Amino acid sequence: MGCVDCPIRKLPPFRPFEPAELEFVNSFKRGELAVDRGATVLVEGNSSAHLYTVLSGWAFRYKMLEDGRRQILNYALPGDLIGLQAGLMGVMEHSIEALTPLRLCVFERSGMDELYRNYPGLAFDVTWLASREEQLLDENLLSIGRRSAIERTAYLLASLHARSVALGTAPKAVLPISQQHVADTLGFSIVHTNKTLRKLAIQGYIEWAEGGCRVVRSGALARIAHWEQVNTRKRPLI
Amino acid sequence: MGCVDCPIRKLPPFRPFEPAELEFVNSFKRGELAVDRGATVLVEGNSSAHLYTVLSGWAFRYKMLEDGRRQILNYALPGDLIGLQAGLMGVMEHSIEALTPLRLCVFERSGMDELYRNYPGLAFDVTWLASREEQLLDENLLSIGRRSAIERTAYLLASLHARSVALGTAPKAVLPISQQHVADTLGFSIVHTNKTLRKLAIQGYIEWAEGGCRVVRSGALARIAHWEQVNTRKRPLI
DNA sequence: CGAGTGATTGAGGATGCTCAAACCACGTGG
DNA sequence: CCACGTGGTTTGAGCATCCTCAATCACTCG
Repeated sequence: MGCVDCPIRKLPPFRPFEPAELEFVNSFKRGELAVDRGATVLVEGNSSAHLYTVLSGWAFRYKMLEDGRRQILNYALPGDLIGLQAGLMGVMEHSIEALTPLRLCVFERSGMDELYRNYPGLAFDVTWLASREEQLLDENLLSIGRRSAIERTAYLLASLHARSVALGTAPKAVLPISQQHVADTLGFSIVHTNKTLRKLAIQGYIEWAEGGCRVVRSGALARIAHWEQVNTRKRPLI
Repeated sequence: MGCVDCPIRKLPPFRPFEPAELEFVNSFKRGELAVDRGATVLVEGNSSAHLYTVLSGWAFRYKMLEDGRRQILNYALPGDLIGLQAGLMGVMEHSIEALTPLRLCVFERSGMDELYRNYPGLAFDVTWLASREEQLLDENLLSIGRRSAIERTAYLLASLHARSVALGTAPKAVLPISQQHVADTLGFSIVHTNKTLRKLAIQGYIEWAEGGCRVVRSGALARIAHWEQVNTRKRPLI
């Protein structure tokens, strides 16, 4: 399928592209890739000849300590660019795993040169996306460093819910994460994560549903976390 | 002073620039700015017409919760670019404060357009720097989320020491941070931070010296943290 | 000298961890 | 059909880590 009629390009969070830009992005595209739930897309330490944009499904970026402790760094949803680090620096310093069945749009790393040479607008967009990722990481860091267990959990669920809804997903759709993922994102043990989630569920903020979390009162969660949504302006989609 | 004879450009971590690039960066430069220790360079929520490169001194980026809890996100050392978020998105989502007297190189935000249009190599470098910042944040997140108090503290001190030494600073130079900064970086209370630092000091890994921390055995600290230095390749300096 | 900043220490309590055991839904093979 | 294994959730108990409160100390500055 061509980029011109890529379905996610029409979703609300993305800004429209110039025909010339679209045409180049299309030529830059090498194909599509389907990844199974639970499969690893990119591995820390490896170098990759490709970058990807998520077309559908969820994934997560993580790092591990040698003894197996795992920290989830962030989640990738449709429209998010992954593998940029490998694209720029050659080596990945984190791994990426599919949380659901994934469809990825594959780009050749070598195309970046031409992109920067001939499409300054797109080059700017790549930087913009990197900067947005940094912003999300800043928020996560604030959360893990300084929020209490309840606040931290509320923040994670509210922000994932917001990102999901922004893409046009139904507000009551289930976030495709297990409690183990929540634990590894927030830096808690699985037991304590469960107890915290139960509190939120008992008070009616969330429901733990078929293999995931349904957010029932996202505004209340955001208030618990002292968090307010930011930066809802249109963003580029490479 | 012109960029051509900028002293930090000759330091080991930075890659050499083409004369044409150097000339443009020089024309892009709007002046220098001196900031006092403890002064705020950029404030969350504000928009700024400028980007900065640190010429000398240390600063830190942080976010705060409304009730005053503070999380330090990262440190900026000579050669680091700050204010890129404001430069790209218009608004800063974090604040920056000077840890020592700072000298900054000031760039006009509006110059970014021309940079991307006419200097694809530099544009690539800006993205590269954003990506490097993301990498540092990933490491911090892993640390705060999954390392124990001793490991976490060891990681912070070893990595700051490594960044400092890479710039040509004497290995026994003092890191210009207070225990409050360490606490706000690692997500600990000041009391527990003190107790952890004392353990490291008693075992001879560090000394707490005139207003800062002297790292005595950086290799041992890195081993405690299960951390290994990465990515020592030359980097760009805008 | 008195005030302010940052480091240090002890005590007691809150938060989050590990260990251990169930439980549930699901799919597999006998 | 049912026994069994698996992955994920749930709960209790006891312990380790980390927090808050409170006080003290060393040092600098006006």
